[in-house]
Amino acid sequence: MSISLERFGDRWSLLIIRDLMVRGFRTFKEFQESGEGIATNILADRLKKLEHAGIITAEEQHHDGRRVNYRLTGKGIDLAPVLLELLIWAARHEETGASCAVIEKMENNREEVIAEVRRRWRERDPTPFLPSFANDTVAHALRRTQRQK
Amino acid sequence: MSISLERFGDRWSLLIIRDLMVRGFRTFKEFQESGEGIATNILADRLKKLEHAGIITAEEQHHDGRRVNYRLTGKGIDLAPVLLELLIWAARHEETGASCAVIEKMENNREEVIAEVRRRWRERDPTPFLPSFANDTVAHALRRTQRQK
DNA sequence: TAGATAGCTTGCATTTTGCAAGTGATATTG
DNA sequence: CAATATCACTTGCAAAATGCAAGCTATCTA
Repeated sequence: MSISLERFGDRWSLLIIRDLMVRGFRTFKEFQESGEGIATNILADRLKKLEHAGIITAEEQHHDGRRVNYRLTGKGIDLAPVLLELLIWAARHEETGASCAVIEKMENNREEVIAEVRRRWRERDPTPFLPSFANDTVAHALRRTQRQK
Repeated sequence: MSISLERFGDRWSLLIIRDLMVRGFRTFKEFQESGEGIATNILADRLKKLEHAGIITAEEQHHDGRRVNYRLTGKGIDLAPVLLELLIWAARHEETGASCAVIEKMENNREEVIAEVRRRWRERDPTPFLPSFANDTVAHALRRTQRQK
């Protein structure tokens, strides 16, 4: 487990992973402007390290040579359960602005939530699962998930 | 979730929490000598911050005024699912020395494993659940868990 | 009462981070 | 097709965090 912390035991790496996983981020610019306030040199460094660790990939967009598309690998998407548990913990014990009802739903539907996250990843569905971690949107995403069941 | 990372988004905090949770650590000295190589000033700082965040408590031992007993709070023990998922992820994707069979058992018995961790915490059972994250010991702990079911 | 022990502090060098500005390669616009 | 804009980074430097060794204080033990 201590090896995990060498991979993303800092303030930013897990946020990057989360944004790739549930907010639909793909590009350097999106991270830069996400409002989380990561400095560009640190962002570049973390992306490089995560890529090196096999958690994300970086590939050029063919129709725009400037753009680089970042994407989670299988190893990266496998962190979904960790992030979900972290989200549940934070919602229960810290002020997060997430509604209790929503979190309760998430807790009772872990498998489905994770399956949906994986599905979107597999199909390269860029729709943010949790656009900004705002309450209503979470509820929305969750309703979709449950309908599909 | 980003608030979680303010709490333990560094190389050491989660290791401290893990050692309290599954290795039976109680005292400053145990952390200091655990071989993980945390500097004493950093250790003191992290213990203070975790206490301030309500994740651990520090209380004097009454029969030895030098000793301080650190212990997870309810909020702290609620991180068990996060740590378990992290452990599973690390075992699957990084070289951890944990045997596949053991991890598979853990994956298939999440609830029981967590229940056992909680039980030990509640009853202040100091037996390390995973003495050194060595394979056989994990297997052992797990067999106990399953027998109790 | 003289160590020994536990839990920290302190001082200082090294490393990591944050901030602002700049660079180079593409893409778009006039 | 030249000027400008955009994107993904670098670079330089100041500030903060970390690591290391030593020391300090309050117990406890022989």
